[in-house]
Amino acid sequence: MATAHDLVRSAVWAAELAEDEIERARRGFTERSFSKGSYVCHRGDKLDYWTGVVTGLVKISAISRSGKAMTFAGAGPGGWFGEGSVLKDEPRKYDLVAIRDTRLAMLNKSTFFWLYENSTGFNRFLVRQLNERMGQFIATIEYDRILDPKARVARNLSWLFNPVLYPGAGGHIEITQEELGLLAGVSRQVANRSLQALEEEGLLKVEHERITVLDLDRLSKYDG
DNA sequence: TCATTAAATTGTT
DNA sequence: AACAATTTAATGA
Repeated sequence: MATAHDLVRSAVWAAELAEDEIERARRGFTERSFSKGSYVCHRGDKLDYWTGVVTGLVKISAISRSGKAMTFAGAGPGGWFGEGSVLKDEPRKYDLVAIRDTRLAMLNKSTFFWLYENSTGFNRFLVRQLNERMGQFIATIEYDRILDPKARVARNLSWLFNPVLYPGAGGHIEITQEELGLLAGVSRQVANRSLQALEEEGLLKVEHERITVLDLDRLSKYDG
């Protein structure tokens, strides 16, 4: 079974770190499990950990001013998040929900800051990650106005294939239509229909418990 | 290796 | 939400 220990070795950000830095990071981790449907953290909570997904799937969402729930990102195995809240020492601005049974590797604040102060490799990773998130956030601004459920499903899917934020995925991802529905904020039925329509348009291929993306570029820009 | 069964996922109404 | 069909995983011959 995969552990936080394994995760650190294979983590993208560890590739540029020196051995002693990796060892230091490893000691700063604790591992926690969350069952399907449970909250990792509510909006407004103080959570002083930088977090990586060992196994499972996490939804990162917030409630817009109009009261609509909207998802900013999904994180699967190999995905990392929370650097913003730890760096700025503020409460979380988003809800974190485990969409399936999930195990998380959580790095304590002091170790995170030690890496931040001492490791250029870690900083290179942070810059890349923040930059990538910025790009996704820009795309999300208009997302609030998009009502077409097909487009919501398409964009949420494309996020999961972001090679920087979600390095675990190659050309395909293991996700059920129910889970994708939870991510996109649509019912399972609608997720099902949307996927079939998107398959018709040649953007992806639907298989059992798995989705293969054929045209990530068009998927990420999909607007109906 | 193959058949049977239970559980999960998907397709449809 | 309910139901049928399909796929997977587990079990044992």
